[in-house]
Amino acid sequence: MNTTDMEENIDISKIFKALGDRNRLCILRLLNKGELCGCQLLTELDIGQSTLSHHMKILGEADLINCSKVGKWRRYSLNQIGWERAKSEIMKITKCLGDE
Amino acid sequence: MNTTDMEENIDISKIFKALGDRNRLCILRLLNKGELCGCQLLTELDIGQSTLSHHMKILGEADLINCSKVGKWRRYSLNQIGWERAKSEIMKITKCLGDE
DNA sequence: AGAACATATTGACAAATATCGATATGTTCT
DNA sequence: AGAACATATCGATATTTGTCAATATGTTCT
Repeated sequence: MNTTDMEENIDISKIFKALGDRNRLCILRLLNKGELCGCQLLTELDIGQSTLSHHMKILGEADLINCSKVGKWRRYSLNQIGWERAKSEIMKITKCLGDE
Repeated sequence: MNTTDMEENIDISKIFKALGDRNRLCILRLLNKGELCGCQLLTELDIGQSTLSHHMKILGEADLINCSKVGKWRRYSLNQIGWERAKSEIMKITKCLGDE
């Protein structure tokens, strides 16, 4: 099983779990405006550096963010994969609701 | 502040938290096919009755399901409100992603 | 090499969560 | 009234989660 297949298998509940935290939602809203590194995110949030790192790991494992190394920084950005899966799951479950 | 206003104020992370559990997602998928009462849900899930009741409470507080009393049963169904809020939040955050 | 900075990891801890069994509440039927 | 059933609540418990401080790793600059 290759990496792509593994990513497909991430449990959908893991994605929603990642979305179910105020600070992480805040991080995602900030990243929506553009790429940011951890130290920039830290100035906007009221959490410690190790806590931020922990949240970024959870968001990354849910495929909600990308991370690229640039010098001593890590640049974080939104990653479409997790969002598409979250959206499609919501659409699937609510398909009947919208049909009235 | 009236009941409707209160419902508006439910934190969005509460909705995603409610979605972030395998059993609850399973319940929601079952309800997608149509209204069901607790005892019917119980036959499809591998959890006890009190646990189910707990999950239904969480889903209800997130406005993801409706509940109507019919005799000794409670009929559960999907409720559009929470889903719309979840969808719109996801859309908001991913708006830039889809623009390429 | 060493200072300064960005980020990750570790260990600890309190709070939240999922679960269960037992019990309570409420409904229907006899 | 009492039996049978559906659901909710309570109390206990194990697991997960969010957070921090301390430390480790890795990068850049002097």
